[in-house]
Amino acid sequence: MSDSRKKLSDGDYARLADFRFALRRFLEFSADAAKGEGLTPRQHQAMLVIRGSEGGRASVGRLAERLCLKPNTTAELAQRLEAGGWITREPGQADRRVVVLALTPAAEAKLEHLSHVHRRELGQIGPEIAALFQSLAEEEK
Amino acid sequence: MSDSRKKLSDGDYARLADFRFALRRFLEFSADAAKGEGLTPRQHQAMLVIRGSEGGRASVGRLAERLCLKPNTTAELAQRLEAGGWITREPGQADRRVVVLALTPAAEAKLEHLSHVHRRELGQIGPEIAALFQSLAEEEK
DNA sequence: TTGCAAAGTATCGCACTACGACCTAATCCC
DNA sequence: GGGATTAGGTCGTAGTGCGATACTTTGCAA
Repeated sequence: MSDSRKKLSDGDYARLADFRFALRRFLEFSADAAKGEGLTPRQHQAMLVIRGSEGGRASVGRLAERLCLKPNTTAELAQRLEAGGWITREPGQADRRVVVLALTPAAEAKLEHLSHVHRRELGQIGPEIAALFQSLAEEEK
Repeated sequence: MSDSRKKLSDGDYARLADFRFALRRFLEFSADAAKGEGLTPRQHQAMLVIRGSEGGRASVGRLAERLCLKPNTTAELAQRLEAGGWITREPGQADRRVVVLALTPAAEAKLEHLSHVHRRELGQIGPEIAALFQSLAEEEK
């Protein structure tokens, strides 16, 4: 077990750095895939959040939470998605302050393709990154 | 095994979305930790790359590769790090086109603290994220 | 050795995005 | 009903990453 107060070794730093590099490459892959479909990475992530939410719908607030963004940033993101024809925005029927977002058919199709591509990539590199996460987690015991 | 041509289910999207959310939270944690030390997330990542490289030194080019950034972007990042007193920049002795980056003692100290914090966090959430990576990887078989 | 292409960084201008500060409208709740 | 709260939205700004371009050093071949 490693002691948190002990000095970290060169190898410790190298492992941490390798881990971040692996993560970064996955995120780069994801960003490139999104751009290849004419989406910004954030737009793709937003679409996944919406599609993955209850009933395939999400409020701006939920989107903000799940994207780790501030509400105002998310509102603008939602507007750009609507302008691009990727989502619809309608006021909630129960609470009319809320704006409910849902994917258009075009977005559904793009997201499905992107999701397949991502799952394929995860099938390739997932185990490697999982192992890195696991081993770094175990060092800290 | 799942067929790549088969339609993805609501659950598939929910799992993918949860996975990205977990990843995002880790990155948020990391970014907040860096900001708490007066560093931008990129600056912290750059410091880790440098420290984790051979001899605790890295060229601008290597830094760019490992950060998934373009060389010009990285050059500017390096300048900001130098201006902040976090790294030294000196021409390589073998090849004088190269600029070799190394951490200052102040940066070493900050990075050590941040690395401990990160390892502690990875000890908490690492297994969870590792499991998400692993299970998504296994779906695609 | 000279000449020229390639490699490694750096400079400049620009676009995008995330945020803080502020605002509006709807809802809550006493 | 009316103030506090909540959900979103607007506007201006700062930071950062990139493309285009330039400069210096190196490698290489004639």
